Amino acid sequence: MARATSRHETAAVAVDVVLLTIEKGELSAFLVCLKEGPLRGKWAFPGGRVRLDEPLEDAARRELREQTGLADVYLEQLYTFGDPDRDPTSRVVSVAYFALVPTAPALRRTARYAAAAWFPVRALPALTYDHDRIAAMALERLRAKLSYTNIAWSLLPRAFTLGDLQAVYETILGRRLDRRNFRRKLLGLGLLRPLSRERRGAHRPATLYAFRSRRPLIAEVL
Amino acid sequence: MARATSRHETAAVAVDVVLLTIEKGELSAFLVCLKEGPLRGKWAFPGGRVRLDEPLEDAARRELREQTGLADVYLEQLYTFGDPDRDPTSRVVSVAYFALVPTAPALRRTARYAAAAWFPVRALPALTYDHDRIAAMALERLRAKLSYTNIAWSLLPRAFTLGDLQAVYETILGRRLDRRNFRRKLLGLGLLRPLSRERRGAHRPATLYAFRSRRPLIAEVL
DNA sequence: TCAAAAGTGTTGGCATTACACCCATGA
DNA sequence: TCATGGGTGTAATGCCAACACTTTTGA
Repeated sequence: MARATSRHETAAVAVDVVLLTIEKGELSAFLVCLKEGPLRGKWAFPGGRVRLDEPLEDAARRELREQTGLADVYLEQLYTFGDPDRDPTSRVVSVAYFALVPTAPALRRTARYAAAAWFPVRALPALTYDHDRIAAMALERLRAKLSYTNIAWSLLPRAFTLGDLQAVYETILGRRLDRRNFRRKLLGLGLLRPLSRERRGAHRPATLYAFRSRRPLIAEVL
Repeated sequence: MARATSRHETAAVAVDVVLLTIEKGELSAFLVCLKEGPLRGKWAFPGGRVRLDEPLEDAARRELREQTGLADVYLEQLYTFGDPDRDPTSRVVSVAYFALVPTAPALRRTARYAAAAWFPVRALPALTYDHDRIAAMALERLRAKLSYTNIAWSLLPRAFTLGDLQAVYETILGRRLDRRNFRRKLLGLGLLRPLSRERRGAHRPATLYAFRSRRPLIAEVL
């Protein structure tokens, strides 16, 4: 707080964003390759300074928009990292956010970074700063929330099959689930609404579902 | 991160600490009364600027030590609040921590604040800044963690009875628990070690227990 | 006709809940 | 002796995990 009236020099404030999606059956993270400074060429999560009049979450959304073009994402604050030596350049306190989208947006070239790419979280490159810790915490948070909230909704399009939903759970938790139990449980929660359409494809058609609500909810899912 | 090479002006960084304990059967919070500035006379959680070379958690511990003398507390990061107008004086991003102690330390007079006091959380005075939100989040976190971690340990002395432990749960959750079920569950977890001593008092003596480990653990308690 | 995903019920075990009585003590 | 908290067991219920076969489709 600003109760200390004298003007202390304090740390700078930044945000970093862990953007995750499921791509080709793999949970994947969006990384950027630094372009300048002593860490040039290293991979990290995108992030940057918070502007003086900007709320923290706005800063995170702005970073996402600038690097990926995404505007409508699930976003929540993850943790704040502030070790004095986490950034070799200067003291930066970083508020980490974690974001989920149903599909990976196309990569775009931006001025800020040398490159950007999606990596499966099971095979992330070495990360700079303390972004390994951020990555670990994001995964932990996602796995935990998967089982007691409706957060998985953020990883699926508007209409999806129960098979799709189950695949999201299996991918993130890293284990197979029993289809009958899964369907019974999820349908029993009453959070899903069957659509009148079906998905037709290479196999037997599957009924499509949508979420009754896309607001975050607490519900014992598994 | 420090990737933006130009020198942006950014927010200042502070910590605020929600210190909780159970006193006379009431969950209570430690508050200070501001002494200076436009918010003089208002109550808030203690906090202050993070020093330039100081880790965030160290800053929180330092605040606690300065205001209460406490050195050995349970402390965890709660959330980071950074709305541009949360502090009318200047832009301050505050990393909120939440702390638990078994007993309320005696109040001491410090230079920083006009007063300090313990308030039952059911009857907090009006809080300044966005500290109402911080208070709400601290309570939510405590209630949630109570049921899936061993965090209650931090609110009890080294030796305690099962009745004491149950009282902690009942106080924080705000509902009565069945004694037989509670004892069966807790003893079944194997986290407690019966001591050879008993507590003698006004009634039938109760066996004292201690925690096998005082490290944080995840365990489905209730 | 084959491969692959969709869809469907039952059972056993385990955990949780609800519930009532006696005990040991200090006042 | 009384008030107060300590200590104990059982029965009913609900939840979760395990499990196999049939259906529908496009290729």
